[in-house]
Amino acid sequence: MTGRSRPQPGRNCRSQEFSSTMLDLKYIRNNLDAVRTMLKARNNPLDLDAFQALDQRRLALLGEVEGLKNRRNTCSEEIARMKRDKADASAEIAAMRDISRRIKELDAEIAEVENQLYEIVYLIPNLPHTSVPVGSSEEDNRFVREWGEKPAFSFTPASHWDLGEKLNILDFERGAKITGARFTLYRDLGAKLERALINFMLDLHTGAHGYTEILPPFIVNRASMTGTGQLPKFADDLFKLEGLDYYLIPTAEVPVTNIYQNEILGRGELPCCFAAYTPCFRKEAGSYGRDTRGLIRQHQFNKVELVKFAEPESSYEELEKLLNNAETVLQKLNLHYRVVNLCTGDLGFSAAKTYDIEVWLPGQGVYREISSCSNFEDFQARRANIRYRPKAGGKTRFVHTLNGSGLAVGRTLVAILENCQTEDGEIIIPEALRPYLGGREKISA
RNA sequence: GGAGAGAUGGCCGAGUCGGCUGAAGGCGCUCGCCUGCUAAGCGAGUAUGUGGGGAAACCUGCAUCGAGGGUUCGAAUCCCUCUCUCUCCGCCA
Repeated sequence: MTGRSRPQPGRNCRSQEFSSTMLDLKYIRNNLDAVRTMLKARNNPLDLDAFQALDQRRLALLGEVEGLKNRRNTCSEEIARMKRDKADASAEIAAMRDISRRIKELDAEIAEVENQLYEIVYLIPNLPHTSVPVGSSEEDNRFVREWGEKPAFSFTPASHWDLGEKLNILDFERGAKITGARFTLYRDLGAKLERALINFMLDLHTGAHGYTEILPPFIVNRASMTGTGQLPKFADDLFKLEGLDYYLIPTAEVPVTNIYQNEILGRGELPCCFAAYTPCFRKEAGSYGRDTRGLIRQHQFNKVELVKFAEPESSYEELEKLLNNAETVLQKLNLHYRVVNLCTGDLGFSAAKTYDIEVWLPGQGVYREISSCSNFEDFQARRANIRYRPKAGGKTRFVHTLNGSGLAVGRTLVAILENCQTEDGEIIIPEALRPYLGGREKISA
């Protein structure tokens, strides 16, 4: 085995033909107005006039150069034949010299035009699904359902940061000393509770829910970041390794979705479902002053992520299942939550549709996102070039990719502290978690 | 970190002095035939992307033999750079 069977990472999708990138080029060309309307619904100021000009220029150049290449190919054959027959081909060779030079010029020009075109097309977000409500901000997100109810307290519930510090299981000051703001030290039962949650979630998803467990690299290259849509647009939110084109992952979505980058899956392999625990690293640029206290917004946090590759026909059913799988975690922990369907203005760049699960946090009196479950349709699959063959010998198609948190572990810990607190500042551990904590029933100071 | 070897289609594996090689051969797979079932056998087909023609079957231009660049009328084949894989040595969790 010489190791040549795996596709090469390292190169990203922009080298080959244009096809395998973001929205289909032909689609944009033929539906310019629809794309413009979509951009508007997403509050995206991108201007497509430049796209149009570059696209037309590219097609014209391509037509010219392909004609010349055709001539070159046929003439080369002719020259080969003449040489074999010992005829003099110097006149033909001289003529071809000019054509070759011209081809080289045109190719360079096309490369330049395509680069400019890429810069635009890579910034066009995905088209929202028809079931996505149109709206400008999170105010317009549509309520889908809720589960359980807000716990009643006979006292004013404390925030998780107060509880965590009093119980000596979360140490924000020392976290900041060791690294800086938005880093937290977990200790003793805080650390154990976090680890219990990770194991509980992984066991649930890889058991009853049928996902395959993955432990991926926590550092990825540029091609992977581009494949899932973090690059080029969101470079500011990523931690980049100095001197390398490597990045710390902001979510397991990146390494796990790229498992099949540049591959063609066989029939019968879909849907395939992965569950992965990873830490996640985010710069949180642009959120200065927001959620500065507590565990809600950290530069490093743990997450169990669910990722699916599905056939286009069933991807929305798979989204519902994935959402249910994530909800099950909260139900088993007996935590009240609601589900919302994100509106066009709140939808992420790569997503066609997203459900957020928001857990109730009594310490702060708000619902906070604890999971985000999205169908990307073929947006990521185009960028990462992930296809499948519906039937043997048939044409390939792009798969649909989906993912969702199942769940954000730190925020789950927050929810447990705030929802399961007693008047004495103790935490009653949810029953589902007790086997993971040696049967322990509560955390007390 | 030092020394060497390699990268070709779903897989294995040819590719000689650069030119009828988009790629032999085998395996696998698909369809058809055949055998009472199974095994074996026979025939045909079987890379990807993109453009054009056609209702379709299909025909056809261009590109792709790890990636990028160079030489040449012409490159899987020659040259350079990079990436990855493997082997040996050193170091290390």
